[in-house]
Amino acid sequence: MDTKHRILEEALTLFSEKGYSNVFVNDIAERVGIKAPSLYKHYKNKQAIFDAIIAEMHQRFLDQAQVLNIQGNDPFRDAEIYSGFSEEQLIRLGTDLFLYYLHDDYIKKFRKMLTIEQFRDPSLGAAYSKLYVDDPLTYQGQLLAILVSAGVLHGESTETMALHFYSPLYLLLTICDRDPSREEEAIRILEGHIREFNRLYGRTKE
Amino acid sequence: MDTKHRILEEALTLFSEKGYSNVFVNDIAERVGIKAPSLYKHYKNKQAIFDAIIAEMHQRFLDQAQVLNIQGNDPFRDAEIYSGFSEEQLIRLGTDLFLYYLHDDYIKKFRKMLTIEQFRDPSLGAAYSKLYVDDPLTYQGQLLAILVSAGVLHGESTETMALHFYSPLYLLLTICDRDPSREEEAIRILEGHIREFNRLYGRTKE
DNA sequence: TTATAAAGCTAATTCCAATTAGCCTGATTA
DNA sequence: TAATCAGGCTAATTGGAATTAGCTTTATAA
Repeated sequence: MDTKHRILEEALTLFSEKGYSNVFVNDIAERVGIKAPSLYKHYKNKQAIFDAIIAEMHQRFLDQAQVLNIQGNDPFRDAEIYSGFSEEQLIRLGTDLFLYYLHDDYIKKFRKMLTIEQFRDPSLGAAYSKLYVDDPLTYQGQLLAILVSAGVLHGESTETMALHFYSPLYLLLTICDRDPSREEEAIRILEGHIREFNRLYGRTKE
Repeated sequence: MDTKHRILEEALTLFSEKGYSNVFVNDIAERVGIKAPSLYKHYKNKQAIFDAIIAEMHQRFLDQAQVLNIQGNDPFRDAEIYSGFSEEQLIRLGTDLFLYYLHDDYIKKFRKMLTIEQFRDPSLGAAYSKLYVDDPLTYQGQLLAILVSAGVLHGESTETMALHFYSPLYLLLTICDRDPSREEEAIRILEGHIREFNRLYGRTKE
């Protein structure tokens, strides 16, 4: 009964490693433990499997947005938390968040798959930009705006601040996606980044 | 006689849009203006075309490194230039460089192709990291180190400074690769970024 | 000026991967 | 308990894409 979902899982794994067109229906079936023609009892064709993965991601995204009160959805709440934080706590938080996005199996695979497929279809490119660029920048911008108006941080443009905070994270994430053995290095660099960000925009200055 | 090279050009164009396995030998031939079997007079098979593209890029890279005195290869020379620059000149320079990487046909297509293929083969992933992450960061780090020791800029870690300068450029580049219509927006953000970078690490501070 | 090689073409050939046809079994349900 | 359905299987079928065979032409070079 959950074969239908197993198919999505295994397909996502394969798509994230080789890209849609380098994965054969046979490969997916083999991993699920059935024969290729049996797949068609669950999905109309290969493309439908891909589409279902995308649809599921959209659903997860909506679900998450629904549940407020959760990390990354309520800038006011988060800002309140951060404003009392020490630098070490901030680093800890940033690192944990980074590692969460890096390690969570579903998130990681989906990100890699979209990376591969982003130019094939404009809607996938748009999804990529939204998920990994615009949404994070918007959210961090809101967060920073609150922290600035509360006097916790100082900066002229929260848009630029958000870019300064987020883009190193993004860059480091892509490094680790390509080569997980560089994770330790990435964490070290990330620490330096957050420390410096805090110094540049932080409490002590001006 | 230059059919051999035309093939590489057209193949690169197609690979950068759809990825290796979604491009058919037929498509390439058609664009070149010959029939598919004629391609085999020039290259052993489809993979050989791909390999030749990679090899050509390596060659170009080496050639460029050979020719010192050129933008992006001699940090001392570049540092000397930058140290006398006004903020506006700096922005102009950064924007021009950004636009160069964004618009240069060969560079752009190659970058997009590597983006698509980076996970298929570790050597491609390594090439990506080198070209678009490690080399730029190393170079900018050297440049910044010179500017810091000359007292033009102030910062504790040139590694982190390089990350702060470069990663927004990288992020903006990926946005425009996915959606060229966002170029104007990217330039605007880039300006804000450089201005802020200059303010944060620049002459006036401390 | 004849032989040769380079580069093109058409017509196979080969191989594979996606999908369909049609059968079987075991659970569910009227 | 008989009918139905879900979900699996094997054995085709289909279609497409890479590559090969073998012919032709034109330029080059002995």
